[in-house]
Amino acid sequence: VAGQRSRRSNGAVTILTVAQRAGVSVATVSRVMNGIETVAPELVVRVRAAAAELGYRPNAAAQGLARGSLRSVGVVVPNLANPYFYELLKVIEQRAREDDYRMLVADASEDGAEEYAICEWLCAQVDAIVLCSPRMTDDELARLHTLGTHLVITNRPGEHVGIPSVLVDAAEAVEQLGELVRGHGHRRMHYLAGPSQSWATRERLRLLERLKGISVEVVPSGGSIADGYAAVSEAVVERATVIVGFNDLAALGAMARLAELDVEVPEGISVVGFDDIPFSRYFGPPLTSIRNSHGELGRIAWELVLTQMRAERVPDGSVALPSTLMVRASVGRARRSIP
Amino acid sequence: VAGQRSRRSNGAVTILTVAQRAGVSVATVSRVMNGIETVAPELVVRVRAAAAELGYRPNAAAQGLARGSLRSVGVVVPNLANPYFYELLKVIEQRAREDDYRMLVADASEDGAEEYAICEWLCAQVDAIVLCSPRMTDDELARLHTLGTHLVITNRPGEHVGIPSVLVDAAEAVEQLGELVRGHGHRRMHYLAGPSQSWATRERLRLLERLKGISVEVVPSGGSIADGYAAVSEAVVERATVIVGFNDLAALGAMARLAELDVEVPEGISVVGFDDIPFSRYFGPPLTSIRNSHGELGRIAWELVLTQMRAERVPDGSVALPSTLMVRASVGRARRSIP
DNA sequence: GTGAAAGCGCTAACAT
DNA sequence: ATGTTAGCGCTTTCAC
Repeated sequence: VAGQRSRRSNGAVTILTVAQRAGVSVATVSRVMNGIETVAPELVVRVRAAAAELGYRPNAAAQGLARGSLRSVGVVVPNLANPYFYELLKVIEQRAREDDYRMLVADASEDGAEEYAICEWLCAQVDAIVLCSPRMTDDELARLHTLGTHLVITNRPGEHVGIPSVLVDAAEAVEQLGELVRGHGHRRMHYLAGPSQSWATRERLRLLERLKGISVEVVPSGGSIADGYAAVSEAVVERATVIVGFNDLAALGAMARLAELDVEVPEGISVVGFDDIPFSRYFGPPLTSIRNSHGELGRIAWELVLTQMRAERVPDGSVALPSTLMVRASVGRARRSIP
Repeated sequence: VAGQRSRRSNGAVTILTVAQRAGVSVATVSRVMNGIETVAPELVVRVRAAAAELGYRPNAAAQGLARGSLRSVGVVVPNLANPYFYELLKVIEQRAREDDYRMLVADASEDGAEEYAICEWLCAQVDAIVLCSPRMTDDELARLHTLGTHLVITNRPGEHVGIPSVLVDAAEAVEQLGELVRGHGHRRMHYLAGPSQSWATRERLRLLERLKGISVEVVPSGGSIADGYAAVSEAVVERATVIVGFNDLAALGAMARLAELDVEVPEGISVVGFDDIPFSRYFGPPLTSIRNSHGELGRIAWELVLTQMRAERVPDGSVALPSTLMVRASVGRARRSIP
């Protein structure tokens, strides 16, 4: 078997090089590299030695083509600059790598249409896509589903479009929050609404509105510190007794703004967030927040990916993770009487 | 040209399917898909139509094998859970995607050896690797370099091992910081040192130690909020007049701890950070910090990657980005006399 | 247990 | 301008 020159062939070490060096066929090298047992121990040793000497690394594209899979997951997030997703990404990457998958990350810039376009681009090159808090429409979600890639959604239900999802059930924690603030004499909440396409912002509002004896006023805001900061207008300061941020970032921004306006928290106004990001407990005052484990979210998302790829079937329904109310100093007794 | 069945062939739409549907050869389809001009306009239309009807998406593995490149960059970070890297990741991903490259992300868990292992694994599947604040040794860096992958380093010099790098030159900003704190009557700094393998932690210490008329005491700490929080012992509170965190996270943690100990900032102790992450200006009090643009870092990193891949040569030396001292309320007059 | 060889889907040289 | 075809490096069937 003579080595053949070709136009593109650079000096790369291929499976053939290894085979020649070890004095075996490429098939044997392939078997050894893939841990197939039916190879004579002596040959295994020879092949391993040859591969090591030559510094052989299998070519991912060639493997991908031959095997029909590049062994990779795409993870699409609305905004990479949002700390919200870090733990999720971290866990998915770790788990994926343990299973010998690579993680491709893409940032959709909070834009549903771009998000869809990215997924369409991605789905030909990965085995599955994890859609984190997708902003695209249900229609687009469904359309994506027909493209055939394995899909998993986080932070948004997907049953109705046939996509497995993992999300957080904040119902109980919100109930507790209701009791807490009611007990402190609050009768009204100001909710800093997040990105409009976000399912979580609507879901959280829905839960808050279910609270007996408490009315909710919606203040358009967003999911960043700057958004929370900007949302706290004088009108809000005038009327609010509790401000509930769409997420911790918004709540923290609101607190920063309140400090600037010399409104004390919680003496003047109480503040609450969602997510309980690590920052929140270090703030002054520490933020009361509804915690949910993004690590757990990531773990389950990867499991759903695996199940789907292995079983060739879609795991049913959505997984709901519990959340807990973390009570901290940012909530206190209502200062004013109810108008 | 009859479609041929094979063992693995699933119902996938390949370039051949498109060619048959459009009544042309695969070469023509390939030309159209790759935007090669020498195709008759009419055929272009037919091919595009056929591809659209069939929902054809080129197979990334096959393209990668045929072209000799999967068009992807690996980005390796010490810890994905650290907000520090997100703007960097965001920019690299955006730029890379514009140039039709995918971004693979891997997390080295602050472990130099694992970092090296990841890079070795990665380098067979990507065109280049961006090493963010690498923790591995210079030896490992050099060894990696011999593996032949294109490499770019951020936040650590690489000239001496032949790897282009982009880093932040904080010298001037630190000088300004020296003047600022000296002007406030401080004569000593407590430096919360970051991860020991981090180049930045040593570099920042070096710059601080050059300051005339100011002595530096090193307090082992780390790069997270919790690290900064934990580093502020009673002994530190006793002696310190200014605390300089390795980064903003550590500084913020220190401030949180000080608040808990009823030490006012800056009246009791002044606090300074590095990086100026978005959070810092919203803290109470807003943190004085040395800003450097991670977006810019990412932009240059990607440029270095491109230069290297296009020119088949290593761009020379390291690029140093300027940084600015952002003076905020966390720094004030020294409370105590100098012992 | 081992090897020869047929693809995997695409690109690009070469021929027309 | 378009088609034919030889690879790219690997996996896997099939025959020995």
